[in-house]
Amino acid sequence: MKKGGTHERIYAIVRKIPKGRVTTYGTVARLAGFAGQARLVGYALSALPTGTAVPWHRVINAQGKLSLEQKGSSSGITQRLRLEREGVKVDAAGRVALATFGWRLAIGKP
DNA sequence: CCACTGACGAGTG
DNA sequence: GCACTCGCCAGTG
Repeated sequence: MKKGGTHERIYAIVRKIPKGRVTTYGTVARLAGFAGQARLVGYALSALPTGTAVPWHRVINAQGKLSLEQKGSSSGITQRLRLEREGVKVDAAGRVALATFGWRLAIGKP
């Protein structure tokens, strides 16, 4: 046990995100011990290989939008699909209501 | 070693 | 709401 994998630390937090909920890069960074380094989370997820057991699709930006979709990445479609499949409603502009689905930010109120 | 790029966030105008 | 700037870390050539 050693290995101070910056990325591994982030993956550990992302894996804790419950299904049907989303969180922001900044929150993940904070919980991982990298407060203020939201970018690291993005970089770590970008290095994530395909077929990983990490629910990266549950991580969005502080604006409540899907960064991938905003960028126009083809992977953005996958993220949106997976979220909606878990019960997360995604706006036409690729925006999610953090007030409802935000993990650790607000208790979902159906 | 230097320069550039990249899944962000907060502040400013 | 949008455009621009700065800070921070990792990978590549």
